[in-house]
Order: sequence, then C-alpha cells, then structure tokens
Amino acid sequence: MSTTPRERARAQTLADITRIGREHLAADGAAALSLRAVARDLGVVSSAVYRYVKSRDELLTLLVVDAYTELGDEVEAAVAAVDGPVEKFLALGRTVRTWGRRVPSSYALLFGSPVPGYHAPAEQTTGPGTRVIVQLVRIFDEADRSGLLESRASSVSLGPLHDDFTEVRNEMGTPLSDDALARGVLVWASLFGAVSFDVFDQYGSETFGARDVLFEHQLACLVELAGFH
Amino acid sequence: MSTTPRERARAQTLADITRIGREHLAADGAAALSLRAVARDLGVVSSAVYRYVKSRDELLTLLVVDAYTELGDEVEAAVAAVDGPVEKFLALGRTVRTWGRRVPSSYALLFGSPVPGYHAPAEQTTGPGTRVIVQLVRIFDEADRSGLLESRASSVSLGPLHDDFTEVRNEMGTPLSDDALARGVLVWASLFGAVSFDVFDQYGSETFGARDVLFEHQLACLVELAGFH
DNA sequence: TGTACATCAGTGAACGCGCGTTCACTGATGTAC
DNA sequence: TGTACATCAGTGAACGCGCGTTCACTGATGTAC
Repeated sequence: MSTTPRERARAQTLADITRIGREHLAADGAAALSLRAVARDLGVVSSAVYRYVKSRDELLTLLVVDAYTELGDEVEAAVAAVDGPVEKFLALGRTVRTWGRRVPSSYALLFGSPVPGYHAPAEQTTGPGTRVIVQLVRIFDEADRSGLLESRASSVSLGPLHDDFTEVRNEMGTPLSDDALARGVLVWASLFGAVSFDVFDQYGSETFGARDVLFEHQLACLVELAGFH
Repeated sequence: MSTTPRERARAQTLADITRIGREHLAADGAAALSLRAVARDLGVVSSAVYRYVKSRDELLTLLVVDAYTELGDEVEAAVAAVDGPVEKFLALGRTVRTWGRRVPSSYALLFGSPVPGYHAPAEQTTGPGTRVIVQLVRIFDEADRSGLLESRASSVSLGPLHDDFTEVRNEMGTPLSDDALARGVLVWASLFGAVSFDVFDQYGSETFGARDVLFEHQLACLVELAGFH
C-alpha cells in the first residue's frame, strides 16, 4: 500500500480530470463533453490527457462511476442513520431527490436520456449502479421480516416473470415474493419518476411553489403503495 | 385557404426537414442535431435550410412540437376509443409506453435530460405539451363525477400547495380536490417513471424478459394508487 | 553513494473532420399592369 | 396576352470555431547495480 510520489501525482491528476469533467458535464451536458476542453482547464496540452484516459468514452465511464458512487454513498449513509423501513425509505427518497437537485447533470447522466453512441461498460458500472436498488430491496426485506409488509395480490398475474424474479432473489439474497418484488420495482420507478419530473422541471417552472411539500406527499403515497405499515 | 404551388412546395420541404430531423434525432440524439447534416440529407446546400428555419434551436423546437403532437394525437385517440376511467387510464398508459418504445429518441427529447443550452419556447410548446396531462385530469374528473374516485387523505398536509392547485383547477377547468390532484400528479410522474425505466433500459437489459407483463402489473397498481374503483 | 538505464508525464504539430451562420449571387416562379 | 418587375429558393464561398486521436519528441523522475 506504499504509494510513490509518482502514483500520488497520478491519482491526483486523475481526480482533477474527473472533477473538471463533472464541471463540463454541468455546463454543457454529456454529449458535449470534450477531452480537449478538459485538457485546457487542466492546463495541459490535449494529447496529455491520453496518458490518463484512453478515450472520450472512458472519461464518460469515469463520470458515470463517480456519480453512482457519490449517490450510493449518500443514500447508504442516510438509510443507515435512521431506523425502521418507513423512515429508511423516506431517507432514501429524500437523498435521491436532494442529490439530483444538487447535481442535475450527473443525475441526467445516470437517469436521463442515454448518451448517443455511448454504452456504459457493465463490468465497471454495474456494481456502483445497483447500490440504491440494493438498499431499497433491503428495506423491503426488513419490512417483510418485521411483518410490516402488507401482502397484496395484483390483478395481473406475474407468472411469466417468476424466473426473472428468482434470479433477482439470488442476486440480491432476498426471499421476497414475486408480488413484493414487483411492487418494489414500481416504487423504485415511481420514485425516480417523481424525482425526474422535479429535476427536469416537467411540471412547468411555475406550477408548484412548494416542491418540497409536494415531494413529501409523494413519498407518503409511495410508502402506502409499497405496502409498509 | 387556396394554396399556391409555392406554398405547397414550401410546406412539403418543411415537412421533409422535420422528418429528416427526426431521423437524425434517432441516430445521434438531440445534442448532435445539426442543420448541415439535415441539409445534406435534404440534398441541398447548408445555407438553404435557413430559408425554412431561423436557427438550429428553431429546428429543435419544430421537433419538440412534432413529438408532442404525435404523442397527443395517439393518446387522445386511444382514450376516446374506450369507456370508463379505468379503461381510459390503461389506454393512456399503454399508448405512452408504446409510443416511447417506438420512437425512443423523441421520447427522450420530451421526457429525458434537458438539451443543454436549449430552452423550449413556451408559446409554441405549452399547448401540445399539456395534452397528455389534460387527458389524465379528465379521466380523474370522470371518475370523480361517477363516484368512482376513492377519497383518501394523505398524512402530509397539502396546505402550502392549495393556491397552486386552485390555479391548476382554473387552467384545466376541473373541480377536483387538492388531494385528488396531488394523487393525479404522482400517478402521472409514476407512469412516466415506469415508461422511462423501460425505454431507457434502467432495469438492466436482461433482468426482465416479459416487460409487457411487468408494465401491465404496474398499470394495475397505478389504478389502485389513483384510487379508481 | 554514484552512475547507467528505464519509465513516464507532458509537448507540439499534424491528420481529417464537422459545425452554425452570413452574404452577395443567380435564376426560376409568380404578379401587376 | 405580353411585358416589367418583385419575390423567393437555392448556390457557393467564406468566417472562425471546435473536435478526437496519433506520433515522434524532450526532459524529469525513479530504479538497479
């Protein structure tokens, strides 16, 4: 673990590149992200960046991982800080929204339109990319174990999805029923729908003044939808 | 209403530009949309496009309006074709999803990340942009009038939003309560959250095989969340 | 401890490319008398 | 019906700009003997 000065300098430069990349992401969006512009801000000739990053796509991957990691850290911390499934769910939801509003361009990179021509390499992004949903599953799990998860059958048969859900149970190490998992998926999608509408300003900029209140109400409804009590 | 040949030719060219623009949107995304590329495909020198469109942003606006119009047309037709709030809601949801999956790039333009540096001019996009939510409000309205809308109070007070909701009631010409409207907003956001996850492939490409079944289940849950019965 | 060599960060020029927008122009189509 | 003029679509050149990526290079920092 002894780091040489060179290694430290290298790590520092890579961190600088990521930071500058994030700034450009915020200013111009992912599609306009440019290695040359990053090099300029780094105070270095454009070809020098290739010592650190193989291509523009690799820089994007760096930013994707960075964003997932930041969000994952914050969500895990917030969830760990409170007790009980309902409180943990509220903490998760609030953290996602707060993070999204603080760094909308990173939020857009992860949850908005796909970047044309770019595909995140699964090996690097899957881990950090699943931290939020892992937390959500754990919350459902805890609610279930404590007998706080209402069981409700849907009018639509989930039979065709049973094998897929079994796969999910194995990957996530949870014994939740198909029905509970399906509800979890909807709660997950709904939460991000509500946050996206807020972050991307789909309501119209002047429709709702008290966005915080609206979101709290939505979270309360989602708790119901989840079936916690 | 008599159209001269020149006017007809002009309208045709403008339609061609829109069509080609859509193709480029699909291929490269909104941020990479280029007047020069459209001109090339139109078989015309780049400056010629400026006879039809004042700038790149105006072309984007054209595409936004075009997309909203197509979606609005399809949703209205689907909703009109069936009876009762539940059926109408299901038709609305299915149509949004089907449209989104058919033209994901147009879906992304309207409901994905904002295009950096571009702001849709309200005068042109507000009308077509509200057609889906207008339909949704009407469905809630009809359910309410038929006594099919369960009234449920939320644990979060909507007081701070009362004036905003009154504004919405005036604009949309509906007598729905704050609570019903708030639930409508959440259903709206949740629906688009579910569709976005599907269209943008947030589930992971191989997690769910039977996406149709999953979505039908989600719609059924949203009917519950809406409070229809 | 000193020297020879290897590693590596960063340079600068070049490749070939695409972009939005302006402007003076040509030539065909339409219109007024 | 014919002529003079106005309108308008499309041309081609130019402006100034930015991009990703490669490559041979310099010079400083590290390492092995």
